[in-house]
Amino acid sequence: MNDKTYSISNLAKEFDITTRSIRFYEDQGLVYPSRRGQTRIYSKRDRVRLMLILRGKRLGFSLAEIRELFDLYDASPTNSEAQLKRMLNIIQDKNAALEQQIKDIAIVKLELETAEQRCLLALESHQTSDAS
Amino acid sequence: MNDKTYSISNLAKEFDITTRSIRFYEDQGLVYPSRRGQTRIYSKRDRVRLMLILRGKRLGFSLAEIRELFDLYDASPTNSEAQLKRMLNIIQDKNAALEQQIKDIAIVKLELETAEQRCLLALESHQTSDAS
DNA sequence: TAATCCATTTACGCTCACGTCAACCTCGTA
DNA sequence: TACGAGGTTGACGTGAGCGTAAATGGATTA
Repeated sequence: MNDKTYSISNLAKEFDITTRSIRFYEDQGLVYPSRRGQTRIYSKRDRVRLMLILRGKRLGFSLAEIRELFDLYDASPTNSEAQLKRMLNIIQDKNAALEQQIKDIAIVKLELETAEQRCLLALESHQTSDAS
Repeated sequence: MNDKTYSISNLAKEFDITTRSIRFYEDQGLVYPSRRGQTRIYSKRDRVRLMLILRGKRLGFSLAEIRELFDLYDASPTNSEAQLKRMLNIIQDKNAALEQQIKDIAIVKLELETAEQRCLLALESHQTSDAS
């Protein structure tokens, strides 16, 4: 029941990206679909990966960073103490970056709001006074 | 009292970027410092612009998008109705993108937390059982 | 006066994240 | 059998965002 699969163009359409992008993500080690012949077969897991990639990108992560997080997640049960500590560092760095982003977003949203108000005011005066 | 100025290397140090970047931002129309001879003189306003640029970049905005927002902000009092509506569209788009980012951040933070927990657990078992 | 420091322009180089052919294969259908 | 719709692998192109000389120009300092 968990054996649902997807073609590359299926996923491309669903996520509104190109097949080129999906193959590129594979080049970068972000997904590894199985094959039937030479045709790529994507599993549910691969689909989830794609969602995660796109989410990471929306947050400004590079593909390399996303890959780092994936590798981290994949290998976590079988790691040395040094590796685990490195992981924790990465995780905490990302977390700090996200905290910073939250602050940044709050500030920019405020700025956008005041800009929006100014726009709306300007539009009002355009409508009341017909002197263009 | 508002006439405090900065050299390009001042600002580069303060924001931990290179002078090359600052000049590049000028090429892209994001700052326009005055000159003494051919030497660039940055005002407080320019400094604020740099802060905004860096904040925008942290949020994943391209320099072109940041410039769009600046232009929008600069020209807003003196605009045609069509321009004002275009502005509102841009503003609302950015706002929507920020809302999406907030959601994304929440999700990713959750994922990071569970990953962190797994790391910490793995580290604990490393310490209690010395069998490496 | 020479050296040093900070600035400038010009310009080519590089990485990232794909876009865009080109040439090919493979399967189902007309 | 021909062909069109999908898939594949190269390989080169592209735009953004700088890095990195190289050559030059004042200012201060020894």
